[in-house]
Parts: sequence; C-alpha cells; structure tokens
Amino acid sequence: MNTAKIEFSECGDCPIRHRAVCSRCETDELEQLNKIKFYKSYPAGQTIAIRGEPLQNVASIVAGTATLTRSIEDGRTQMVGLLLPSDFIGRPGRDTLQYDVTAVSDVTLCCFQRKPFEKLLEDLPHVRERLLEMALDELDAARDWMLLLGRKTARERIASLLTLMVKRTIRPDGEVMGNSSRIELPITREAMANYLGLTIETVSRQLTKLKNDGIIGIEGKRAITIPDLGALLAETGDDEDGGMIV
Amino acid sequence: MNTAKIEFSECGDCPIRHRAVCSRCETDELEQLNKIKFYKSYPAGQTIAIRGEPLQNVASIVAGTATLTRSIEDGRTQMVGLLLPSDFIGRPGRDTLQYDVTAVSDVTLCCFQRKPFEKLLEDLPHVRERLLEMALDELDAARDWMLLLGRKTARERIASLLTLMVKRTIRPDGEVMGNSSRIELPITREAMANYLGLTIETVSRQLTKLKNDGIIGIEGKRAITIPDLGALLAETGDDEDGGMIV
DNA sequence: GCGTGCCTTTGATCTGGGTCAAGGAAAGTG
DNA sequence: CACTTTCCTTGACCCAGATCAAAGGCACGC
Repeated sequence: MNTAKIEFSECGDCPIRHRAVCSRCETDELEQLNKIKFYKSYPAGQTIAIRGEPLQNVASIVAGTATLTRSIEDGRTQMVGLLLPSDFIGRPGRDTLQYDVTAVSDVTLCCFQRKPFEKLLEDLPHVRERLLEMALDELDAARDWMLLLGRKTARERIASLLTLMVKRTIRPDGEVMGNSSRIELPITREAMANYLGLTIETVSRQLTKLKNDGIIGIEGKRAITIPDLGALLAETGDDEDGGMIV
Repeated sequence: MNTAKIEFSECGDCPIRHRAVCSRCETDELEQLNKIKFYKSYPAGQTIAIRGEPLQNVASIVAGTATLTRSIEDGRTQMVGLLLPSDFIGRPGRDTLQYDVTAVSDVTLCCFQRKPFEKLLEDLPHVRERLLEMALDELDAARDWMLLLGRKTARERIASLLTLMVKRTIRPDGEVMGNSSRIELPITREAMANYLGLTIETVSRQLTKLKNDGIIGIEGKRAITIPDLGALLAETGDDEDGGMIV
C-alpha cells in the first residue's frame, strides 16, 4: 500500500519515534537503540505473529496497517486493536503475545530483539516513560471500544469507526482537517465487522444507509467522503466533546 | 462489606503493595511514598470520581469493590473495569479521569496526592515499572473483554464473568481453589448487566438457566456455588487453556 | 405486623442484527 | 475475451436478547 511512503529518514535515527520516545532521547541513547534495530516487511494479508507463540521481537509500525485479533475456535473473531504507523507491537516483560497480529496492507516494522531491548529499557527512562504513556492511551482506547461493543447500535458503531479513521488520518502530516474530508479505509469490510462486533452484511447495510441519509459518500469500495464531519459525529452516540480517544 | 477484613498491616508499609511494587521497593523508597499517602473510605453506592473532573489523587484499593464506567447521556452505561483490592485508580500524566468511579461495596482507598506522586515516580523505577506492568495487564484484560462484548452469547458472558470472579477470589489468601467453590458476587445484577453489555433481565434469565442446567447453584441473591468449575469453564466459549486474564 | 422500597425474577412481545442465499463489480489470469 | 476469484451489496427470513409489564422476595422503619 504505502510502504514506500515513509522514508527511512521519517522513521528517523531513533527507531520508535512517532508517538514514541525519541524526541526526548539523548543521542547516545539513540545509538544504543539503533544497534539492535532492524527492519522487516510483510505483504498485505500475511500473519505477523500468532497468539501464544514465543515472541522474539518487539516492534514499531513504520508503514501500513496491522490488526490485533482475538478469536475462538468456532471462528468468531474480534479485533482488539488497529495498529497504524507509530503503534507499538509486543510488550516488555511478556514472552508470548496474547493476540494474533496480521498485516492488512503491506506493513513495514522497525523491530528490536526483545531481550536486548528489555535490558536497554533499564537505562532508558524516556523510553519506559513513553511506553507507559502509550499503554495507558491504548487502555483508554480499549475502554472506549468496550462502550461501543457493549452498548452502541450498528449505525453508531460505523459512525464511530469512521470518526476514528478520520482522526487518525489527520496525524501524519499534522494537518488539521476541515469540516469535510475524504478517507481511504485501510481495511476490508470483514475487518471492519470484526472490529465492530458485527457481520459484514450489517456493515455493508449501515454504510449504504448512512450514504442514503447523506451523512457519507462512498466512492468505490474503499474511499469514504464526509461532507459534514459534525453530522457524522452526531451519529456516533458519543457526547459532544467527542470523548473518543484515538 | 469487608472494610475491616484487610488490616492496616496487610496494606503494609508500602501502600501500593498487593499487585503493585512494594516487594521490590527499598526501605527509603517506601518512606517517601508513605509521606504522601493517606486513607479514604466510601460507603457502598457512593461516587468516588466523575469523568472529566480534575483528578487530585491517585489511589490503590485496599478493601471493597469499585467500578469504572463509561456512559452516554441517554442512560446507556458500560462498565469498563471492575476494581478489586490491589487495583490502581488514576494515571500518572493525566489530570482528568476518563471514567466514572463508583463504590459498589464499602471501599477503602490508599490515596496519594497526584502531583507529589508523579514527582516521586521519577525516582522510583520499581514503581514505574510496576505501573507499566499493571497497565499492560489491564490492557490484556480489557481486550479479552472486547472479545466477550463483541462476540459472545449471553450465556457465555455470564459464565465468563463467574469464572473471572472465581479466579479473582482466589488471590487474597493465595489459596488454590478446588474443583468446586462458592463465591459472593460483590455486585448487583445491574452492575453485572453493565459489565456484560446485557440487560438485567437477560442476566437474571441466564443465571436461572445455568442453575437449571446444574452448572451453578444460587443461594439468595448474591451467593453462587459452582459444583464443577470445569463445567462452568466449558460454558465460557474460551479456549481450553482458559486464556482469560484476571 | 404492615407498609414501603429496592432488587430480582418471570412472562409476553417486539426488533435489530444475524443467518442464509443470491447476485453484482472489479481485478487478475490464461 | 471468457473465467475465476475475491470482495461487496442486497433481499428474505429468523432468533437472541431487548423491551414492556407484572409479580415475588426481603429488609427496612414505624
């Protein structure tokens, strides 16, 4: 998808930049991190890691979209995390992953061998601090998602997801979106359904309903236009302040 | 409820013991923490904190049960966390809370003023490390709950909750439960419903169904007996290994 | 003992979203 | 260009769980 979009330089000298630490890292700290980092790419659709298998590396997403899913044998699947560039995979202090990680688009990771990384952490307070912040942000996001899964209607769920996508699309260039915007859904209907706790049929139906109501426009399979962001926001079921954490 | 059960000495010299740091803290580190700690109690039903209001303190639960909930104006409410003794409330680096915190039973908190606590954190690597661990555990728990909310049937949800309760009941004395056991539900049907993304009627119906199927016994309103834990586990919809993180 | 509330159970009915089934549409492939 | 394959949409029908409504307990104060 956009593997090539983010240059090496964007990932920067410090490999877990973006939401991560590096703005606060000292040069020598970066040196240490750089010594154990390496890049790895996965084509769209490929499994990056499977629940329960020992985890060799931790990584930061440089480009592409990956998903974190949890499922039961009978096939029911729930996405529990959407990983966009700057998100972190894996966790210090755990040697197995609790979830399946899958590349949705072509994905490039900036990896660190877990053991050395953990050892390094002890000397890198900035990184540890940033990891805590990120974990807490993810926790908030997960909890917001719990409200969605437990209490929201199908239409509200779709609207919430689109809102989330818009918000997360803003970030890379730091540009603030106007009232109207256009997003490329980085995921299939199936992934959307798994994220929202719905079926693909319901996702499809609600999308067309939102289109018919003039809340969104649909261009092809993946592009959504949003003529009035406020109108979409009003469909999410959230409080005005738009509590959803991205 | 059991306010008196946990003695001051159990909370120990280090106030965020239990799941928290203190086993690894040095004596002088404990000293520092103790200087800014104080206890606070809330009767059952009382609101401990409201979403959005500035957060003065962080705290560790010493006794009782509290809930973390997120809700929308129209009354829909989703519980996003069940706080039992040893759990932590609040987060360093955020000055407002994202959720409502409510005492379900009588609750005793071990509080720290947030600002001094945050400053202290800089010098207490053990505590920071432990906070990260706890955040990651909570994240895993939240994600497991997402699977429940997104994909499980009402019966599976009830069974999962009971299983969770059993597992969390074990901890305080470290005693391993036998195959059969008895738990006191610390929460009302309404709280269960809000936790599970169901209505109280459905919760009630599924509980009686499980009773009629011999999976559980119901004694009064709050006590549940589980003659065969394996049978209950089989109803949760989870993999055999019982992946649920407590 | 007798209300008065609160929580819980049970019943009857309704409905949002699931399930099953049948077509499109776009992209690749030989 | 026909021929899969993959993804998406649409329709018809169904059912788990929501909603609406009515009783039980049980604990409390008077």
